[in-house]
Amino acid sequence: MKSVNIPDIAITRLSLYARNLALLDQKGVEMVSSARLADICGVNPAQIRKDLAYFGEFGTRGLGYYVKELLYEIRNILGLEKKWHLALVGVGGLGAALLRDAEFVNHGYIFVGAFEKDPKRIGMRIGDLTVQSFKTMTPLVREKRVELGVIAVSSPWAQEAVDRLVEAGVNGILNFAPVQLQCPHDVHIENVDWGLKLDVLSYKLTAPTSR
Amino acid sequence: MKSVNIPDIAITRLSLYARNLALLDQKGVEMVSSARLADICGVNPAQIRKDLAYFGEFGTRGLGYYVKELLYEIRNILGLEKKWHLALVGVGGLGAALLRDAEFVNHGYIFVGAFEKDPKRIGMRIGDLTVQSFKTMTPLVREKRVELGVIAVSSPWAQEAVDRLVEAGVNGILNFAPVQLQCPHDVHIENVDWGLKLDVLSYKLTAPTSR
DNA sequence: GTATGTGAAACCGTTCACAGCA
DNA sequence: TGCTGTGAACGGTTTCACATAC
Repeated sequence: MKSVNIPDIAITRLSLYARNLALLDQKGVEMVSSARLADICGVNPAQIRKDLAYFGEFGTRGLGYYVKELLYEIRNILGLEKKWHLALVGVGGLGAALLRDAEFVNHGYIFVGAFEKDPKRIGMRIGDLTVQSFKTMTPLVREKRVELGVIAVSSPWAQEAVDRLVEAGVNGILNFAPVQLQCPHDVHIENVDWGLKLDVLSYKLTAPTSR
Repeated sequence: MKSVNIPDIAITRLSLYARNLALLDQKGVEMVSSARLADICGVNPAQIRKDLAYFGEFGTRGLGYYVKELLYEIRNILGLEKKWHLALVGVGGLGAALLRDAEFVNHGYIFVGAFEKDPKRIGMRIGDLTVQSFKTMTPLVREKRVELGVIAVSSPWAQEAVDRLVEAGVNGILNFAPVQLQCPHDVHIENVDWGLKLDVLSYKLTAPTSR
């Protein structure tokens, strides 16, 4: 159960397992084996068991895992048994789409603030939020107890957005801008970068051995 | 120069190098060493040299790489020296945002069609495209020579979108729906899944050893 | 002198295979 | 018997270190 060096990719898979366990639970499935869950998630059964072993023993030999129980345990490991307060920086097309995306709320992530530089957008209402000036962000982020920042500004503004968020005490950032951002060691940035993925597709449809 | 088993992650890094080489080129930089480029990209210098070695020798010992030349070579390797025709499936908030995202066009990806099931959205004009019925997709995808599909529908519809795209001859898909999709072996799917990334952030801000 | 290209070593994550337990 | 939990083997990527070339 004790652990050093749990790879990020294992955490990503735990999130995947949780997602699929929730689906099984919705279907009324009570138990699942690593083999079946692995099949659903597209991974190796031993992989699932190894990933879980980082954190404890959650199964019953000869039987498998109780869906509800394992789901709860994984959600707990991931820190999903709390509501996370998010601030959005950049309310353009993508930002607005993220604000409206219902799947965030369901999973315990709540936008409590949305900030913009463009005066034309300030004051807009999206969902139950009013877009506010980027200049006023710092105190509001503290006041609203924002823990995670979501950056949906264009590349040239992304670093400034990070700096301000960090300044305001945020130390987790989801970045949609296609740039390498700098931050202190205790701040975590996850990049969502579909430009890179498109290029991978381009390569695969181009390369001699397409497979 | 010949090669088996080039890892996906190496391809992703090539895309990253290309992006940063383009920035250097814009700044008028003519030459760059693997050390400097590595610093910019946040990777190890040997990593860059190894990645490039899969495809050839592009540098000059004692000097480094000519920025323009290396950029061209990488773009060529990735298949970016052509225009790719994209079809969007699902013109909700996210889909519309993607259509409007200028960065796609700049890099040689062009949306030539946008498709929807929701009658309320059919007929809308976004940019220079008119949203068309999902039912009419197959012939139009063929006619417009679509090579890549972008899926921005909600999860329950994503598999159907894949099936229709594949049926119409598309074999590269960028998927934004948070589900595992099935497809033939010769079709490539890249997933963009920020739900998983948010959970990684949640974990990192929750786990005992936050670092 | 300087920086690339590359075999070799180190590292890390995945998979196997089986002991342990219900 | 069946499936988990896990040490050990495996495979692949990353990094090192140096010969090579400018």
